[in-house]
Amino acid sequence: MQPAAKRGRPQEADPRQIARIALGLFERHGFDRVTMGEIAEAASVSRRTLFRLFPSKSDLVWDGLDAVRDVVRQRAAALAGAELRVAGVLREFAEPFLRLLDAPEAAELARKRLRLLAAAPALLNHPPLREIEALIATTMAGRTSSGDTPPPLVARTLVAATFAALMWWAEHGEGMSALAATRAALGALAPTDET
Amino acid sequence: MQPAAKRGRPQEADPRQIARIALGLFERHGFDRVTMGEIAEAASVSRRTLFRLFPSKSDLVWDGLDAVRDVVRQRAAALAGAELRVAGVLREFAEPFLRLLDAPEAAELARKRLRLLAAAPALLNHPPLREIEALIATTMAGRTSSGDTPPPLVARTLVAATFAALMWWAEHGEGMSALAATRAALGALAPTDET
DNA sequence: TCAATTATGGCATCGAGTGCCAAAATGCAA
DNA sequence: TTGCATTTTGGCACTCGATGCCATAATTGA
Repeated sequence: MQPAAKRGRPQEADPRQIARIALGLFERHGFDRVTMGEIAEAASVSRRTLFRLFPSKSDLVWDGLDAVRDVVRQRAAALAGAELRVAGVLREFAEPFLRLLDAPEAAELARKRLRLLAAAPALLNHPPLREIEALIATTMAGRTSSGDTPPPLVARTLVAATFAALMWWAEHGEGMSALAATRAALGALAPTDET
Repeated sequence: MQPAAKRGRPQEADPRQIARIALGLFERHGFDRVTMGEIAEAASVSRRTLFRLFPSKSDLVWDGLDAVRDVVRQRAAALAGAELRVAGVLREFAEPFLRLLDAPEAAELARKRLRLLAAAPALLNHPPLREIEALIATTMAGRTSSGDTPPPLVARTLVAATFAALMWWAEHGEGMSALAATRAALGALAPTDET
């Protein structure tokens, strides 16, 4: 497959570069105190182009999540017929992602992003994140192995709890791994029946 | 204690009334499609006054959460010396609140609000909610009964998971009670150790 | 050279949220 | 009654995120 000679005007702006610049500014001055205009200027693009590449300020932080979502899509397709309990879903979806976070090269960048999330929780309102939820729910929907608890309910709660744990980890979990923090937090939630 | 003859100009605007009107508009047309200007006009106050009474659009939905926060404060103070596990925290804080939701009179209003939350997740970025988290964390902080899992981590995850479950319940949990949905969801999360 | 295509940037506009300030409506003191 | 302090109200202007429209630039293909 050749480079496939694109038709119109070639793209001059580099989205990854822009996102890196923005993340740097966010870290230095705080998410709220950096305006889209400043980012545009720092990245040498027009404000309008910046908004075309990143439809919302949040997208600058979530850059790369689309790739994660695609991995989740593939996994969901591959697991279409498998027998899974909730623990299995966590293992199949979340844990590989978490292990990725714990990789030495990626950990620092992940921490940066998650710290930003913790500081500006509005960032959680993000469509791709919702799609990941939906994919997990769909994967669980076929089977009743999780008892009579509706799979979409579990999926939604699972994603929310996982991200909450991750955000805490990014801010305060210096000593532990992302995976350990998440497992510990989820494990502690179960309401042992003492009425 | 007499009505205590207030000093300045008496307040003309009725916050509760305004919140009711706003909630009605949100339900009919959707949270995003109702502007603060429209709410102000419908409630016969100026836009500026509306923003003074409800500093953000979200506050119109969360109206009344301050009361819940105060109850949580009292409970936290009362439990200052008690021995509690996570299950106990859920019981002491969340369940009374959930039972309140399941009361026939309140259930419909609660559903309305939670449905709005689900439709506009940005609403979760709300300081009183964060304070409730902090109170639960503080209450748990003194004791090591929850193992070596840091209490703030559990508190944060617990609140996030509870609200996620509640929002699902508001949208799709027609048949069940809020309490049952939350208990089921949290119970399903525990990663049973099969690596 | 000309048309189709795609990226860019400028401009206007909307809506949330904030700061500033003048006017209105009260209680209280002189 | 007059004047003062106090509190609410509302108008105005402004910032910032986000969107729509349109002209222009840069490329490929005919």
